[in-house]
Amino acid sequence: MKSSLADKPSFKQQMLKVREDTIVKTVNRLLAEKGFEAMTVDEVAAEVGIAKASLYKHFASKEDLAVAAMVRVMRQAQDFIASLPAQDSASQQLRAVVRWVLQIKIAGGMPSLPSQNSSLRASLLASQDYMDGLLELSERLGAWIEEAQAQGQLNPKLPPIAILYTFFARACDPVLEFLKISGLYPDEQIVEMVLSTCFDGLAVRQP
Amino acid sequence: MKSSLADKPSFKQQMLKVREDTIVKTVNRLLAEKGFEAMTVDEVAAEVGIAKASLYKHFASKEDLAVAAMVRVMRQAQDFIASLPAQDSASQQLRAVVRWVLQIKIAGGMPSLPSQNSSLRASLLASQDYMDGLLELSERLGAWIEEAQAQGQLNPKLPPIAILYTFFARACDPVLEFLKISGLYPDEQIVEMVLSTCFDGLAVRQP
DNA sequence: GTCTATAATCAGATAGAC
DNA sequence: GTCTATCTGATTATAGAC
Repeated sequence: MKSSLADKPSFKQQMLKVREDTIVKTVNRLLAEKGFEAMTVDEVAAEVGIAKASLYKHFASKEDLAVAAMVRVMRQAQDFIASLPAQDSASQQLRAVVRWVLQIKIAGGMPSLPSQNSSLRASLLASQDYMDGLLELSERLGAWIEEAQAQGQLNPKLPPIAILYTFFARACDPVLEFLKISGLYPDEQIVEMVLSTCFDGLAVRQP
Repeated sequence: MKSSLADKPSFKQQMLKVREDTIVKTVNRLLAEKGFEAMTVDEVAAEVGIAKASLYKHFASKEDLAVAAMVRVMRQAQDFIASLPAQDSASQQLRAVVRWVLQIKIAGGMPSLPSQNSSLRASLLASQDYMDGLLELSERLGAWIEEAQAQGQLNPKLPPIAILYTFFARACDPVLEFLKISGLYPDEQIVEMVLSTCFDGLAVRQP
């Protein structure tokens, strides 16, 4: 039920929103920790502190829970992008966004979904919010990529879409957790190393 | 039962080996297509053409099936490395190995395992064959990495282990399948693009 | 909307005959 | 070793009272 335009959200609606935020945050954390398949709905309900049946009053399926978590992360990404200083170059903006993704991931805040699960894929594709967010993000980054190529900052021989996908793939880069498990380097250093290999590659660069 | 050293494998043993090869190849394909969680033991049995109970006479668990597939791929990697021309530079060898991994993956021959599943992780760590293969592979590549750094081919500021993990991560790089799904480029070109971003990065290089 | 209790299903693993 | 038939446990989802 939508409130009429003149109303501000009622107390009940605010409580509802807070509860759903709690649920989605919990789902986000569990997805980051164990992935979609290993996360159970019982577990989510237990951690939120409500009965499973109550959970299903808020979200119709396990897939919908995951979709909500993905939409949340995408919103956060858009908020971060909106907070960037507008005077920076396209190349700097892109570097900042990729660094942000790596930081979220190494901090355990990035949901990890199986790229192959078909029911989940269907739910994502069917979600207006998710698809809108993905499209807007792609267009924003895509514009920066082309600008950075035109300015001689990014390799113009690479198709923009390949660069875009390479950025997206940082959200599920296992190198971060491998290095974290090794215990050899602090998180910030791991982020900078992966960021460096992403933009500068593994081969030496002439000074 | 082992045959005595003087014996060559009996006919029965040869049949057994052929059957197990068939099973592992099927598992390998299914793991590449759908991943560990989505692959069912019923499915494996059906595709091999035997009853599920028969499958369990060969492999004690679903995890063991996946381990066998991983060991197989690692053997293939070692065979490929053994076939490389010895006179090439360390840097060239590494590039060849990474290209090989990307080719296997884009051809649908790379098993994809969830990095988080704990029972599977335990099975892998408990497998002598897997751990031996992983160790040997790591040492071989590690030696080349340090050599390539000493020769000024790879960035000496990056820790060798970070470079090693970056190579291993190519085996589950989603960029390949994203670009393949887009239908914009032939497989060989996708492989070369990802190989280029891996070694040369996304940023421009001075000529 | 929240709860307890339960349905329904699916998938890994096994019993036991041959 | 192979089969059919079955067990067992886990998990998604729902019924129905409050």
